[in-house]
Amino acid sequence: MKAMSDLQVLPLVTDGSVSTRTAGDRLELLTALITAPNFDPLFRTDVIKVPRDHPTYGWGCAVSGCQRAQGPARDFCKVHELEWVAAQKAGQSITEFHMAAVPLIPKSRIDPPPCVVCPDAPAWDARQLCYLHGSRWLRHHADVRGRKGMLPVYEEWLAKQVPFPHFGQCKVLPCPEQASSPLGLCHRHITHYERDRKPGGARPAANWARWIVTRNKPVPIEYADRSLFERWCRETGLANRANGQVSLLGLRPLVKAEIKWALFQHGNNPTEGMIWPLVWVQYLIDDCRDQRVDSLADIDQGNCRRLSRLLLFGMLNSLRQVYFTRDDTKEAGFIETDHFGVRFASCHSHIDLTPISELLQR
DNA sequence: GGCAATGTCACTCGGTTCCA
DNA sequence: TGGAACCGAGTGACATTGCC
Repeated sequence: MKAMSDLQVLPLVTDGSVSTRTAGDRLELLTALITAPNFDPLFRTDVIKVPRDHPTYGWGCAVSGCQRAQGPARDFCKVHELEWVAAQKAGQSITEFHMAAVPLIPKSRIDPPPCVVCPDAPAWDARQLCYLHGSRWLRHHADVRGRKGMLPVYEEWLAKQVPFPHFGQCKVLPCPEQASSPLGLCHRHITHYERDRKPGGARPAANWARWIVTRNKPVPIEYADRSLFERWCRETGLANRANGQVSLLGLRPLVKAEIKWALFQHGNNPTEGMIWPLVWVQYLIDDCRDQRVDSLADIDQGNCRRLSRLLLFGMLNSLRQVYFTRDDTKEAGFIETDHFGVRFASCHSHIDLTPISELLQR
């Protein structure tokens, strides 16, 4: 039996000798299916937020009460995964392991509450402060300790703080997070921007925090090369993926609809013997965005991650059932058993007939 | 000059990615 | 799926800058 990655992916686009639904038709068709009442609204939005205990796409650690995310295609978070491996070697059963495992709190916030000072900004640290107020507190703490040799009182400091204005959505194309600074980047992308040595040299005006408080004006941003900064925002990927969130932002309409449909189909009928971890789904989306494809059928598989190719195979299968009518499949030389309401055990829904001679097919 | 805020670097450990 | 390497979040420290 061939490995999944070696399987020939049947084409969605034929050589033109067989009539199939055109690209325009395909978008109309998928849009109609996605807006239909029986389509799960969870998959309609461009930023899909999956509950951690979703039956197909669940992403929470299997240890009861553990708030961390499971590793892709794993049952547990990294810490519990290592503990389970050790427990297995020690001869422990899975039930004993579950009883003994201590639930953990994630180090990075998965679904942060609002900052206690800024109602529009997500909290960033354990004190429930946004990125800017969290940084301010840490520096204030260090300053007071360094100068006076004593620890500052948090409540006194908090009482003096004023909320910062809303900075809008992060400017990085696929990022759905709220911006954490006047630069227009979320705190993770601020770190990425600094790591990439600040392409375009974008920086808020000096002492911008005072500028906001005292002059109540928008903060001017200075650029060494604005177009370079904007290009960095377009080409940079997501910063954090294991949070049950899938971002389709920045994709072209047809491929976006195709992925929504495939996710819905797989959620309803997770056959094909495959799991689709959300992290891998996001990889495929990132590859589609990087290659600027109109459709999943246009992807250059040679330039995809291996895990993207695994999912691509499954997604193309579910789309083929929509794109090809019974007559189309006959002409193209394959059968979609789902067209007839039949699924053979341990088989995919398509059966390639091209190796069979024309005489036998008749 | 004192104080508050900013810029940047370093360290630890949990999270992410990829290979076999 | 196991394992390892790498990355990044969170935190702290220190020097510098700017306002009053």
